[in-house]
Amino acid sequence: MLSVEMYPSLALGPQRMGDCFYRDRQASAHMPVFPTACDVAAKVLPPRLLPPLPIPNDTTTKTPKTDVRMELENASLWKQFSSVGTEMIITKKGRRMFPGLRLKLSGLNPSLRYILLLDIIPVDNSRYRFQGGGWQAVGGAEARLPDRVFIHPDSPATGAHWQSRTISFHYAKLTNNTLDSQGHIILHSLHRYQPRVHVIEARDVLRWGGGQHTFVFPETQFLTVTAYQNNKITELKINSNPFAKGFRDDGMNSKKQRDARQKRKISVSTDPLDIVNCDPCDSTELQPITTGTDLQALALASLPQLPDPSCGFRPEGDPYQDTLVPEHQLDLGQAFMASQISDIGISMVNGMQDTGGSEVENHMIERSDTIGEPSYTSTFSATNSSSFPLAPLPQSSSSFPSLPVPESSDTSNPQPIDYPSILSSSPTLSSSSSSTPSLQQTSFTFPTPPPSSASSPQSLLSSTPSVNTYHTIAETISPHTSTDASFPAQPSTCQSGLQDQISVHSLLIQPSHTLQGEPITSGNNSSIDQSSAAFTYPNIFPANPDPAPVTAQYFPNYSHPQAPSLSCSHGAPTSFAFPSVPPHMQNLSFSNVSPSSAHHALHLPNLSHQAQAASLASFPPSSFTHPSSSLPHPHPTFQPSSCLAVSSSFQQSVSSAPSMAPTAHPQNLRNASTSSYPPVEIGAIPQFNPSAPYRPEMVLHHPSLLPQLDPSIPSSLPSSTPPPTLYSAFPSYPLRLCQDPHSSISIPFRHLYRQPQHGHTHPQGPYLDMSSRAVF
DNA sequence: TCGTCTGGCACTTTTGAATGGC
DNA sequence: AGCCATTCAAAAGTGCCAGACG
Repeated sequence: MLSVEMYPSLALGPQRMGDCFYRDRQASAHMPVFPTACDVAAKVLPPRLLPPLPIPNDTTTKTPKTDVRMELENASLWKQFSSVGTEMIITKKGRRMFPGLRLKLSGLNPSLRYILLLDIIPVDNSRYRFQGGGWQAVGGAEARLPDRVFIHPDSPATGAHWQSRTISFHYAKLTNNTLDSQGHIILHSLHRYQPRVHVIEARDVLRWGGGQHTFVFPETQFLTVTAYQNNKITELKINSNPFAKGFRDDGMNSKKQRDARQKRKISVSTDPLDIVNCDPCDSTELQPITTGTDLQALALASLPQLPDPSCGFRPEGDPYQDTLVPEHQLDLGQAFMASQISDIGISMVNGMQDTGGSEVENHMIERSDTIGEPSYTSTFSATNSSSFPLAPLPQSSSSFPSLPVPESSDTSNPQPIDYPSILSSSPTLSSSSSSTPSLQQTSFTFPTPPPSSASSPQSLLSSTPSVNTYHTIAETISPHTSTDASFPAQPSTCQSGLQDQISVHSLLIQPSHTLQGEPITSGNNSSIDQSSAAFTYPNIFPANPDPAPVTAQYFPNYSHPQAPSLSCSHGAPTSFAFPSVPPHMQNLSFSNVSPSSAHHALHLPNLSHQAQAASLASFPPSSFTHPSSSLPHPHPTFQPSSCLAVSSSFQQSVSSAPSMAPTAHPQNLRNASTSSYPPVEIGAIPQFNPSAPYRPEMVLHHPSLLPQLDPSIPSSLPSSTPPPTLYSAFPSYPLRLCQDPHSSISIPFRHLYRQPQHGHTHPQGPYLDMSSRAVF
């Protein structure tokens, strides 16, 4: 239904420029190329697209009222892994994530269409090594890899569609192949990453506008590995992932069986004709026999399996003898299978019409998936469960903002968990969005959560340490973010994640839902603690001319030194420099901007960084040894289960900024008004020196640069609310889209993303250049 | 020598085509 | 002819492991 032809007038947004830019940068690894061909091409854009950006003079401009909330359904499973130190295998061909991101969305306009994106960004600029039973940062991170974004196959779909079912990104694959052409997310091994989920209001895939929300779940941070380092993680994976069922204790590929086979193998090598000791389950063991005579091999191959106590094979181990097969294992598998059955193939057309008619059915399936309960009890303690060591603060070589994103629900914990919400600095993001556990249950039954008004929000700040809280950062960031050309090579004193100001507008508490494919204890109350709201990143820069830097709200128990909550002073309304964007874009900045101020512009609130910092702050304290922290002040540990929520509207944050400290610090992520942490001057921290050549990727969101939305279609944004003038792109982590190979989207839609179909081959994957006219 | 990565292996699950019954 | 359920095989997803690589 959707086709390129439908959008002949598509205008290339500024964000895409940045995306295009990355290719060139990637080619040079550490040496960012600037300006890039894309930038040059941007210069030739029709002048009509680049009218002077009006200076926002309305300091009271409100960001779109949005209470979009996202819950991580399988949060409990994620927490189990994170408590140990989540490791994700990456392979050349691509490896799925496990646990996967299973999300529930609410607060969307049912009639509007949205695009859901998943990207994974580095948490820090460190490389890790598993030593002494823990992960330790052992050096600097490698050059940043191509930024790729995984588009949910249902995208675009109506808000009703997204809210009517569990959203899963299990099709997304991770790879360490820098030349991957399959569109997988490229990551470095032995690095720490944080997934993010973006919800973008879009008229269609080529018309993005309105609000954007980015959600980060700190517990979904993970370390990439090519082989599991921590045996506990392996054990968790085997017991949680149905595909690894064979490696369970009762599986045919279990350690015992393998050891027995290995033992027999040795025995066979000694006596190749020892047929008695041959494990009938291991065809490889026939190999030595085949060396004897072909007749022997054929005869053996046709023989029925024989129990052989000496080789570990047991008749009871025969899967066909169901009476001896443990049932709990089956539960897990069934649960996962059910989850896999979940709706994936929603066509765009259906998405338009989908009103969630099958909500009940979907939830039934979802719940069925969660029947299987992992034998592991979540150890994700609220106070000190983080298994990831804190990376040393970025020194100078590179700045990687850290942002977390996870999903999972845990029913293992029968105790109801409150989901306090961070007090929103923005009036539009009041704490009312939080919901009580009872509401969570209700939302579980009905995919579309009831109005949040019924919920009883709990202040995150006031929450007790034991309370699992997730902060939601509402965000209107434009998906078309510019890339940071200088990112890999530029030493940055203003770390992307650290320097950016973070404004936590609200902590949205969401009821948890049972997860698909995730082990869940059961029941209604299980859902309570399973879901978690995500951090949302405000992408709108305040129209408020107040030059005072916005202070990021404190995140409780934030303990990550590198989690840069340092806010760079941003004269949001006044002037911004965009080194990474084409010159004309840079000129779009506002009055009062001087060449010298460009640097400060670089330190303008980087929402992505903010979110990253927030996510880090909320990540459970590391139980692993970690290099000395460079933070000048020790920080109380952040509640492991809590999730930071950052208002999507930067303007909102700005409006509330007056109450905030003038400078931002990782500690300042929490609401300054309630925070017990004194604001820290950025300048006091050498690593966060604003003078660093960090180049922001903030993207101007000028109306002329954005496709016009059909006014006839209701928007989630208040009609009276002017569109955000600025989108705080993810400075160092621009969105880069790639199509899910299993996408259910119609061919024309896929055509927009899949490079093979598009005819543009590129070693870096399915990126569309400007000539493709694709916004992504 | 050590740490890391790769490809193949065995096992399991998922997926879709083929088949048959109503 | 259309729909549904079942069966089956191929594809894909797992962790493990030996060997290769730097």
